[in-house]
Amino acid sequence: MDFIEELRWRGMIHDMTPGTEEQLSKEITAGYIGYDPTSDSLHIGNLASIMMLVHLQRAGHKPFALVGGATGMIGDPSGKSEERNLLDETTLRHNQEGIKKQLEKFLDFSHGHNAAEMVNNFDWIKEFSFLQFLRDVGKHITVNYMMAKDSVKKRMESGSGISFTEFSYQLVQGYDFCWLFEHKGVKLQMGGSDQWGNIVTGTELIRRKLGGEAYALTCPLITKADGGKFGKSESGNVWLDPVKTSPYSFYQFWLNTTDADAAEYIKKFTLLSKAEIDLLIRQHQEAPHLRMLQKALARDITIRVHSEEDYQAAVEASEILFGKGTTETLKKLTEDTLLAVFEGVPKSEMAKSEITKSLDIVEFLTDFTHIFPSKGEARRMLKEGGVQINKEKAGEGFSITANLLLNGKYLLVQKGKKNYFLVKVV
RNA sequence: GGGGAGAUACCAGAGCGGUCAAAUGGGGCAGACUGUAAAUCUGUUGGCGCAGCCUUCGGAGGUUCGAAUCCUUCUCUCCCCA
Repeated sequence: MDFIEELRWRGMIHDMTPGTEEQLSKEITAGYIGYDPTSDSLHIGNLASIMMLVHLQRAGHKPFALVGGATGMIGDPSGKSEERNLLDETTLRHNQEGIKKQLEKFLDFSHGHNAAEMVNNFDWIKEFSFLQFLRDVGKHITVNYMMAKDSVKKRMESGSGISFTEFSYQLVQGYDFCWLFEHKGVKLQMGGSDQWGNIVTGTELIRRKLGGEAYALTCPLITKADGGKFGKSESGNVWLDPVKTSPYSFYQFWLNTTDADAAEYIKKFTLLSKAEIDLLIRQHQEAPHLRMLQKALARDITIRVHSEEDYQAAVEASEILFGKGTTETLKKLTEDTLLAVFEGVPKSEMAKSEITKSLDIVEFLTDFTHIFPSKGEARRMLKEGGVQINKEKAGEGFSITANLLLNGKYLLVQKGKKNYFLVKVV
């Protein structure tokens, strides 16, 4: 399999330095991508770059994942309008561990000559003295060169300016590439298109300092058809960590992809072959309501990031929640199934004594379960018909009574179409 | 250092003594339509015991029967000149 060809038909190439393709077809090449340890979990915004490493490894090359322990302490000005907060070392180490575990689901770190490797730039930068850095690295790159970068230019023009620390970021990242080139034989750095400037500083540094030839390859930033930011749901980032984003929500996120985006995402985020994808796209066009594309996309990613069982559970839950599920089917569920189905759904608890007589729905939705932040909002949505209890519309004046309980102790509350809450009454 | 402009709800941005819980647009949320899509249309978007009341227009004071609107002062932002 040809790496560049593979990326090309998947639409994952934005730009690359001349000679990159020749280098990759000439020999087994080591390439790396850096990850920011700002959290102990990666999110789906990192997915495209992870897939680049996966393709690299599948094509027989050697992938390196660099955790930016040192660079993470500085903050990349690319794409950020504001100066970043600095993290301390303990947090960084903790975050790196989490990230490594997640990358292991995608990359083979232990088998063969092209096993993936993880490195942490903190390890080679922490001992570097400031003076030494200035002499060994700073000497090779002019300020003029650094200022010409878009990321820097933008910040210079903006009112808030750029600190010396963030200004130096590209040098530190450039040095990483240089170090990996020298010590690990890494000749390629990849990343999102916003990383182009930083990466090229690295190849430049390698040329001037070591007289070596290194390459850059970037992929286009993932976009959404409606112009919104990719990777955010109403509740924020979509994480790979099942604790931060439940497998159910994760599956739902992909399932809700719009048609226009699905065809693009399936190429970038799955390993399905061109033939398989073309077929899916064709099938989808013939019968769009079946949403073959979204289903295939959600299935593939959920299984890889989580597991087959998590995927099955998510599908099952989705069918009960969005399928023909009625109050009747809900009532038939055993307690175990019920809990399994609502695994990823927010839960709250309240005392049974509160509903022995009957409880006004507004109070139930606010004071007791906090599903709504205010009574005004709860009333408004009740009026609009946006609240359902056990899959039946509830209006103003609806009362919660004990005979509504599923399995004698649960209530399923629905806010709008897609937001579910399970209330346990004990 | 000198001069000027400004700070309004999630954001942008009107209002410039009462009729302002505050125009308009965007965003958010919900409803209809659908395919848990897109587009479209509609409603809604400070709180509450909701035909009424309470807390909001950078902070603190003041004038007034009455202030987002006027005055004083503080903080912060932007622009121009040096």
